[in-house]
Order: sequence, then C-alpha cells, then structure tokens
Amino acid sequence: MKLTSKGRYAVMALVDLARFDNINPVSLRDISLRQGISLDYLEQIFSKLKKNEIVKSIRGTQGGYVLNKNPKEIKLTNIFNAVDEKVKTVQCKKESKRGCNGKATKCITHNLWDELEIHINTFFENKSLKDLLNNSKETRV
Amino acid sequence: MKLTSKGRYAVMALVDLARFDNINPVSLRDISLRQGISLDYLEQIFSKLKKNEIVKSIRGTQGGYVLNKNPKEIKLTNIFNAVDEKVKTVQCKKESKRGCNGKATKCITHNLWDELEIHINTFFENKSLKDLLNNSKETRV
DNA sequence: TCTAATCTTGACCATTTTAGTCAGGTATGT
DNA sequence: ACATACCTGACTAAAATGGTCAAGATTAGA
Repeated sequence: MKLTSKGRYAVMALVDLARFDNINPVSLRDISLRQGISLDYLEQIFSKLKKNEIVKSIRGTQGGYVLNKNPKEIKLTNIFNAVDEKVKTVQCKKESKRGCNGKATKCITHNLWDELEIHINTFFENKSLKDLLNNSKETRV
Repeated sequence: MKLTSKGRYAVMALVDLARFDNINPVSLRDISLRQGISLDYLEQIFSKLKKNEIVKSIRGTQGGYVLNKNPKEIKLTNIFNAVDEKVKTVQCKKESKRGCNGKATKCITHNLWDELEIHINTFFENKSLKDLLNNSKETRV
C-alpha cells in the first residue's frame, strides 16, 4: 500500500506553485529546480492538472502555470484524481451488478476494504492546498 | 495507492481460517477452494504468517493450519506486517538523520505524508480478526 | 509399512506498473 | 528573430506484482 511519486510530486509541485504564485506565473523549470523533480516528468503531470482545471497555463517567455482556483477549493482528492492516483483496495468493484469474482456473493472481507477506502478518501477530501500552505515551511531537521 | 493482493489474500484466508477453525486444523487446499486463491500462492503467504507466529502448522494427513492467538489479539497491522504489506507514503524515510533527498531540510509536504501514514495505520491497528468475524457472513448482492 | 494428504522451500517467470527520458513540436513576449 | 516556456507522444529500463513449478519432508491412517 504505497503512494506513487506521481501523486506525491503533483502535491509538492502545487504547494510550491501556490507559494510563489502571487502575481506572475511560475515556470515548471523553477519548480523542477526547487523541488528536484524532473522537468519532463513535471510536464506530464501538469498536463493532467490542466485538463482537470486545477491550473491554467500561460505560454511564451515569462509564461508558466497559475492556480485556477482558490487554494481552499483544491482538495487532495481533486489533485489525486487528476493524476490518476486512486485508492484501490478491491479489484471486484468494476462488476457493479454482480458480487466479487463473478459470484453472486460479496467476498467475506468486502466490507472491510470498502471501509478502508472510505477512511483514506475522507482524509483526502478534508485536506486542501490551503491547509498545506500553512504548514509548508521547510522545517530544519 | 492500492492494496496488493498478498495483503488482501492474507486477511481473507485468516478470516476463513478463523471461521472453520473450531477443533480441527484447516488445510490450505480448503481455503484455496473456498476463497478462490491459488494454493501455491497461499503457501507463500502462510509461510510468512507462521514465521510471525500468527498461525501454527500441523503436518501430515488431516493437518493444516490453526490460529496461534485469540482473534481479538490479531490486528490487521500484524497481518500486514507479516506479509510485508507496508504503508509507504514517502521514500525519504530511510535516511533517518538527514532530511529528504539528502538535503538538510524536510520536503515541504513531508508532514502531510506522515499524517497520512498515521491515519491509515490507525485504521489497521484498530481492526482485529474478531471484528471481521462478526461481519463476515457472505452477504448476498 | 505404504500411501495419500499436507506442509515446506526455493527457484523461476510473465506481465504490468512505475518513473521517468527523449525528441520533437507550438505559442508568445521582447 | 529568438529565447523561453508550454505541449505532445513515443519510448524504455527497472521494479513490483502475482503468480507457477518442482522437489522434498512429515505424519495419519489403512
């Protein structure tokens, strides 16, 4: 059960963006340097964030990205959904009508995994970018 | 962020075992058939569960596995630890002394990932096999 | 004592996912 | 014109996943 770096990077990059996004757009190059994330990889990630209307882009010199919403409105859920970082505890979810494994019954631990998913997703729904900003000073070890 | 089937199977198998473990040991073959899990794969899983003293084995004909503890004492945490299903949100945890990425500072979202880990682990620590048993009747869809 | 059921161990492997890289573009401010 | 940025799609090495396969050791019961 682990978080992929795509999801982690997306959040890191957005926190970085939010901190420097006062007037001017922030370039991926700057984020890349500050956060130590590959520029090419960041471009993939921001492409998705843009499709999901979390950021806006400004092309050309002095261009970059800008948040498309108030940090308070951007929940972790939105970010993770955008980059396909989903919480998956069961495989049997897809077959909506039927039970698990094609049987007519739910597997005996099905309820548990559902509970777990909800538990994790609740965490994601209750955290916004704004919450993270308040807590994002690089703390010395 | 997903649960691996090793962890899922381990829990399913133990719930199954607990339900049928009244007097006689339960064979992996039976669990395999009831839960639809490959026998060979179950053997790998139970080898780890045994090392972690969650189950005991009885060899030979009429042999099988038996719980080694009261279901109330077996938490999800124990099961997941046994089969190496760990919750990992950051990679930078290993370098204990230093910060993240070899820097002297924590990455800006470090606290977030720590919180998330704790949130998930709390769930695992508060669920025992006994809790699952009460809720494990195969429910019709 | 033979045999079938069962646990035990370790090697092996195909597929999928991850975490990127690379190579080109296109738009735009100066 | 040109440098700076975004944009897009193809490609790939390495790791993890989800197993299979083979061979052996134990033991109950006929």
